[in-house]
Amino acid sequence: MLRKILVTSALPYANGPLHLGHLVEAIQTDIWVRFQRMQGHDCIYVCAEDAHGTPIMIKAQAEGVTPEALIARVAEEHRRDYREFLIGHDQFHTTHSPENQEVTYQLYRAVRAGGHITTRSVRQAYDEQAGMFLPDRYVKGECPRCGTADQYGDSCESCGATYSPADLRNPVSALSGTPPVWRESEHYFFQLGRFEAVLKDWLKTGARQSQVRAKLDEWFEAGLQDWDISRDAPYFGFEIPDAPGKYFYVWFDAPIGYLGAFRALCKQRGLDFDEYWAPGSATEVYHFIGKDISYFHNLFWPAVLHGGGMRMPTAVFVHGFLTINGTKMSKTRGTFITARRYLDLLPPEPLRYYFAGKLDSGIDDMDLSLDDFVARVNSDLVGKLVNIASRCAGFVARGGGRLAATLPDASLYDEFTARRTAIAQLYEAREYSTAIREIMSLADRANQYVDAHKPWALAKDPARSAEVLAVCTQGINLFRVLMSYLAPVLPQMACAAAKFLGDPLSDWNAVAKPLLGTPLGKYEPLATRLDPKTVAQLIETPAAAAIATTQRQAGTDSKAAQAAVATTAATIQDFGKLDLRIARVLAASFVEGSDKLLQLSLDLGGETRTVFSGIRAAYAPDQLVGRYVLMIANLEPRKMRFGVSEGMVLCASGDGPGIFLLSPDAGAEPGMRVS
RNA sequence: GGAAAGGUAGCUCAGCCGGUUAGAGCACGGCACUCAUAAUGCCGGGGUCGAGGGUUCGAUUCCCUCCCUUUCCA
Repeated sequence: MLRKILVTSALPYANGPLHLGHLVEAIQTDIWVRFQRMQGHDCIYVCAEDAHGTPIMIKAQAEGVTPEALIARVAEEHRRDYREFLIGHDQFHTTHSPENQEVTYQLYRAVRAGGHITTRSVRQAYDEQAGMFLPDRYVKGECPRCGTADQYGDSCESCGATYSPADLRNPVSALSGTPPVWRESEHYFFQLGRFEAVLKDWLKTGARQSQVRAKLDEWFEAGLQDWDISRDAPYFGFEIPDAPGKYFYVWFDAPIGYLGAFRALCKQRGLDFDEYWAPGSATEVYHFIGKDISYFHNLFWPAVLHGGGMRMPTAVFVHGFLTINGTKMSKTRGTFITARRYLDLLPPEPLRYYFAGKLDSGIDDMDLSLDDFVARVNSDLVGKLVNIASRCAGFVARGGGRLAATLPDASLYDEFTARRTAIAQLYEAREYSTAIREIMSLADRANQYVDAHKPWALAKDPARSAEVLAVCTQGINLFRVLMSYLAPVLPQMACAAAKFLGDPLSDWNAVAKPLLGTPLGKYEPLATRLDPKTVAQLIETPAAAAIATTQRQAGTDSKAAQAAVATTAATIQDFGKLDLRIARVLAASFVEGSDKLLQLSLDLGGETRTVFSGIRAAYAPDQLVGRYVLMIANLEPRKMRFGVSEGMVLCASGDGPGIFLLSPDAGAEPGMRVS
């Protein structure tokens, strides 16, 4: 039965580049879409740029460009990154489009006519200098609970307290630095609570992820609150109809961007919008999202659709986050790997394969371990999979370049093709990791087959050339089945293999019939090994790079590496990786529970850092306050029992006792670079 | 602060409802082979299944406490 399916992945926000976290989702979605198409289903994949909101407006101002120019530029970068990762969107649109405005107004008017909108006055921080209301994240101050400085207006990073900007002590606007004033303004609210029953029914439909369901139950229990969907001018977005000076909150028209993008596609292709979105539609609609936006997609979004007279999604597929080498992505650690950085160094398919090998239908986080990445890709893709074709192709070429007319081991071939139903179910259920395991164990079987029949030995006897061809025909056919199974993950390699095989590999069930008697194209390497050195370059902090260089020079033993630092010549580039700065000690104190450390608060010229330094034996805290010191400003932050140390203060020491702080000559100011 | 998921061989991970000697891939050691991008095949070493309690004839698997990691909180 032919299915009509519409699939989306979450809209990337137009204020920054794509990173590998975005790609987890895009790759998960793209594999699913390509798989559905191989099944012969009509599967459309749309996405769009999430282009509205205060952050975009501010960023554009800061860059001295219009928001339109900013989002156009970023969208182009995003488009290019997706394309190079072989993400096959049918449409990549933008929420700042006439189509999206049209659908947004349509839904809003319907929701309002249904009585689901209410208004209420809201007291909010207002920046008089900037002339605008401030979102929570744009108000900073001291945490009302623990007093930590420089916290956002919604929660404290230090103690985890959540509160509103009005609760902050000594609040200031992040835009102008002036204290905000509090003003009342009328806001529009979507009454989510009116949809509780509808949503609960909707969530019972289809197979939902248990963890997601548990979270939703929690939210239901807490009670569904009205959702503030309006923002005051100035705002970059759509003005609310009949409400001058009021704009739709970016999160209102962002999911509607799925519809806007699809409507634009309908215009291009002459598709029927209502066939997909009218209530009771028989088509399937799926959203792939990260778990951070589950609330929006499982509550607000279906409620808006329902209230707006449209159908709700068939299901929302939630995935976890990406960590790098076991920890979360971090700019200071250099593990914030952008799509562009990856693409500048490596081809896309190894990462697609690696992610596929770890993705399942759960919402657990996934780790990209760089060592594992190299090992996995080189072993599976090159050593096992491609090797099958590579080791057979030569014999076929020498035997006339044409596959034999029959398979010597039809039952082995049937075993391979018989797995296609089970593997298809795994793809369908988004259990890619299990699918990949299955496929790779078949690849092992294929290599075992070739090994057992030793075509290279047979080839020594010219009289047995038919046997050689037969064995290799078997091998090539097993390879073809495997490549077909992997085509959703590795579209480019499948395409190259298709050229070699003279068979399109575009139909999931085509492998039911083996490829016999047909000529083979010239064999060219289908994948190359990853170089660990190149992969290591994905992570690039200046400090990490310097350490990596030292370790490479000194061997793997890190102790040896440390000892070798003094004797190994450093290049000027190595030195340039260290960001040495002048800092002034603002405060110093003993650290309870440590007899070596002092906690220092350092002024870096506009920035304050906390550093733990093992100089207690040599310096008393009050000796240090006001002193100028040298620090490494880009040292990887280190979590200690007492807190996070964000740098290192430089001291001299010798074999004997004594630690001696370094200081600049008079005239140096905090923040100055040392070179 | 509230909550969720995870903690199984050096690494990345499988292990359904509790039950005989806990698995795979990679890495490591040995052997074989040489067609293949030093690829492949065979054999092997290696785990007190985060810690401590409890339930049970029996727990990696259930319950409690603690520790660690990641994440979410409209």
